[in-house]
Amino acid sequence: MPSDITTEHSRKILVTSALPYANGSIHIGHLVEYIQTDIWVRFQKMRGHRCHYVCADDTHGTPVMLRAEQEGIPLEALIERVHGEHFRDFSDFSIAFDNYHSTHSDENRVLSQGIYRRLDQAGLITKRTIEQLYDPEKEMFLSDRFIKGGCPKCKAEDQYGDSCEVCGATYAPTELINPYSALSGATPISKASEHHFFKLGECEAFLKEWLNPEGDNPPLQLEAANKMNEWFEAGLRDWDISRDAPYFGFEIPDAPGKFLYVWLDAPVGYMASFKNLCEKEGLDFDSYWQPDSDAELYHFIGKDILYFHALFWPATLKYAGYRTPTKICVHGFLTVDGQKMSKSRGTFIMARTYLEHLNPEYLRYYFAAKLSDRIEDIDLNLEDFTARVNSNLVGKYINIASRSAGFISKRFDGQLASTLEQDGAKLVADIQAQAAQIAARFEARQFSEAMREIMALADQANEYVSDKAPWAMAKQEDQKQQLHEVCTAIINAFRLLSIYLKPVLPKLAGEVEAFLNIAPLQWQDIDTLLIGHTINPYRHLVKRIEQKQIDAMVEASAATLQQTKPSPARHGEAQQKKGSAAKKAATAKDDDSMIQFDDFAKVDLRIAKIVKAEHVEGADKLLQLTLDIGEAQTRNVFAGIKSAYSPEQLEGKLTVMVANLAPRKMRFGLSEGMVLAAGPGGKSLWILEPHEGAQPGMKVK
RNA sequence: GGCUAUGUAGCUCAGUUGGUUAGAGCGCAGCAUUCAUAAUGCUGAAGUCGGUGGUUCAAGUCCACCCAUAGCCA
Repeated sequence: MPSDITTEHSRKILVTSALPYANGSIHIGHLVEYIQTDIWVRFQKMRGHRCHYVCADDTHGTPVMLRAEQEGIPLEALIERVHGEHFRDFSDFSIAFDNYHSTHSDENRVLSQGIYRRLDQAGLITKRTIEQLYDPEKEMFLSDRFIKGGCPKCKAEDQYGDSCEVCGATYAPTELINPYSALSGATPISKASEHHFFKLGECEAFLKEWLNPEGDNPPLQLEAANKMNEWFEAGLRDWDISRDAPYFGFEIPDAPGKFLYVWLDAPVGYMASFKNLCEKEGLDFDSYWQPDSDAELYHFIGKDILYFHALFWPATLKYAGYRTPTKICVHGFLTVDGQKMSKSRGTFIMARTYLEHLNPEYLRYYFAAKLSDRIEDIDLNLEDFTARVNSNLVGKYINIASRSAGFISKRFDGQLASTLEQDGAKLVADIQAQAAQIAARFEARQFSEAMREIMALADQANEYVSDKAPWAMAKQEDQKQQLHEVCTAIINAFRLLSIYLKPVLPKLAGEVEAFLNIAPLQWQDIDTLLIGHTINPYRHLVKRIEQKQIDAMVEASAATLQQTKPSPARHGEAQQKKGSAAKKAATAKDDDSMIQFDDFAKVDLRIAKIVKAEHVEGADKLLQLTLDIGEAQTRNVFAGIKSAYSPEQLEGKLTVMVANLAPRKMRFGLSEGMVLAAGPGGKSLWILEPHEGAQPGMKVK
């Protein structure tokens, strides 16, 4: 059965992955998206479509600005360095962008400012003056994340300006108790400023229409569409798209001192990167971006940035006179061994660290084996990873070549037979018959299903080998012709499987092509067979993963992230101008494991008398302590020391407590502090007790 | 707190509109095999389908509540 390539017209496809921020390195969590996109793009290219894959570094915004300041280097130097690092990481994972640009580019400035102008002309920009907190020392407005202070609800200290991590309350930064700037420590003042807003509310009708087009090819997965409906129900509010200087970004036209918010120009970076590619390769930009474009546009993103891509972005494009996305392909996050990536567990694995220990194609295969078209998180289970790669790639797939190639080289001088015996012909035809199905899986981003189906075919090939037992034929001279045909069928099965796997394993596919002595495989090559052709001797193509490699990678990950970041050369001049506050922030960042005296002084340690200790119903590990620390009111603290102490042992004793720890709501009530204890846990746990004479309420210094 | 998802063998996952003894791969056990950098084939053991209650002749599949995990709340 021929694949459906002949019946399908050649499509014009533009694909993007989300732009990584120029403020950090690529880790394996990021790679889920780039690998997913790259597999899809490689599949489309193999099918003969005109597919372009563009991306860029997202460079603007306050965090990048502050980072450059901290490192004491010019902004341009920072973003250029990070751009290089990102690009190398991606390349080494065979992520084949057609263009990897930057949002800090001429193309992006022109496009972003143009879009702003068109939105303004369409009457979708409104201006109004808002009051915002301002850092008088740093001379800049502070976004919520740079303001900290006490939670107005539960009084927990050091909470961010938008919500409390202790009690979950949300509030305005102006409501914080004793607010301070996270940048300088100064007390922020309230200051008025005119802001530009995008009237998103007026786009609701359009967005609903975009979301539910006629016909049945909606731009969003079901779960994402649900989320959109939730937002519609909550009501769409205006979007604040301006920021005041100093800000790293593009100036708003005819508004000196006002800059476009980074989230406005970031998605425009997709267009800018493509524009840059068009200039390099003579492509027609407009034919991709004009409203009636016949090209398809796909954005691959993580679920965290759905809001920007499914609401603002289509609305921005529509009202600026451009086409809207064909599909937003949303994926979930990566967990490692069932948990969030963790620095201390060594599962926060940077792309570079992985590359130093393992073959990137393994991760590509593993992700492919787990990815679907849904928004679910996927788990990298390190044990499963090893087992799966070893069993599927080495034991099943590569082994097919390895167990037949020797006969072809030694007995037939590397030349394949010109016919296939009956069962071999059937095996090969069965594999070919799956082409349309597997292609549909790739197209629909159901990669895990595709891998499952491909491996089932590999199983069939191995059954065939074991059925025919070529090693037995090799012992009988009169079966030479049959041996030749059987091994030729096996090699052909291997070649067909290699075509199916090529989008996932491009590097390995290249080595297979060299081994088989053939031109780069395309999807349509499924319809042909390798007959009477001479192949090269087989040499082993894939090594098994050994547990010690995994261990070494995990160990290295734990070590890397505890190390101090190499301090770049300081520009004394720049540093002096920035004032002492910036310097203080920079020094503190230099080594995470050392704290300054000020940091220590923040901890309010007090002598506490255990007035009462009791069991907590339903809690296996907790004791409820009532502590006297010399204040009018006693403190209620839940301590995880039940395994080592009974209440009677504790009552009346003195100990040390952290008195200013943010109260924490627990299942059994509010815990208002913490007692200090040492030991590994279980029965081996000892609480601290002061020498005689100490009184409740004394400060520990 | 509200919302969106997820919870099926040791591990990773399929289970279509509710319908016969719940499936696959890996792992495990036994047997076979030796072409293959021990890879392969065959056979087998293993699940009260997160929990409780309900609808139904019939529920992993529908409903309610609860528990756990992840994310979103601009």
